[in-house]
Amino acid sequence: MKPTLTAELVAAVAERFRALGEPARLRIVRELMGGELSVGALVDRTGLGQANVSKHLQVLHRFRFVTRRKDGPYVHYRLAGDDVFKLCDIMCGRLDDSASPS
Amino acid sequence: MKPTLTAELVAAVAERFRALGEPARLRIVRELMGGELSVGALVDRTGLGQANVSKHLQVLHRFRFVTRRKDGPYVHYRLAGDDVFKLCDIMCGRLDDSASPS
DNA sequence: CTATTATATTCCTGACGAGTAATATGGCAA
DNA sequence: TTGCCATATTACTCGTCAGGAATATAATAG
Repeated sequence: MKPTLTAELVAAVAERFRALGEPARLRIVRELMGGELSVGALVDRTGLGQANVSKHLQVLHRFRFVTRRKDGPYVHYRLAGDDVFKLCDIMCGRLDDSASPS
Repeated sequence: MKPTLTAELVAAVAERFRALGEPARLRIVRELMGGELSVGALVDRTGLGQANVSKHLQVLHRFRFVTRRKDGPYVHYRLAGDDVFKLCDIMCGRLDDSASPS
């Protein structure tokens, strides 16, 4: 039941939680829930800076939360699966339990 | 479908992901998966400092990932529900997909 | 009461990471 | 080729947070 989860694996899991632990990245993820979008479209919709969006997308892509599709000079990103939906659903559900933690 | 998720709610969700985004806190959570433990027991099992463990437990408790039970001078913590299990299961499952992201 | 143990809190330092501006890279048009 | 547009990367500043030492609080024993 405790398959000797090494420190490296724990760190890897923590890294992935932190990847979803930034409001800017969650806003990007949220926009992508409506379907694939280019970097520029994400910049427009989120109001974040272009360099900022690009870097956040690299983080999300490194951990396979999003996939890339190149289309000429454009790069379209989309959610890589439904894991993000499941994770966000659980977290959002937790907001009900005592909405304002002391 | 997009119930105007405010910036505050996005920030609240991000905060909760970050609460699970620290290796030390994940190690504590992992120990608690075997059942309720006191602070001192967690200090022994994790090798973390006492102040450190106590502070991490406050974070986990603030977001209701763990509950407290006082027993004389001892304080026993336990996982507050199965959300943590579900979240960690999903995240651990993601480790398989390309174990070493560039 | 004092002493001891368990836990919590405060203060401080160091490191990581978000944000921005500037620059680099890549693709396409003329 | 040159020029322009979309995206990526670099360099930098600044805020936040983990960690540890010291201290504070709480509960129990004597």
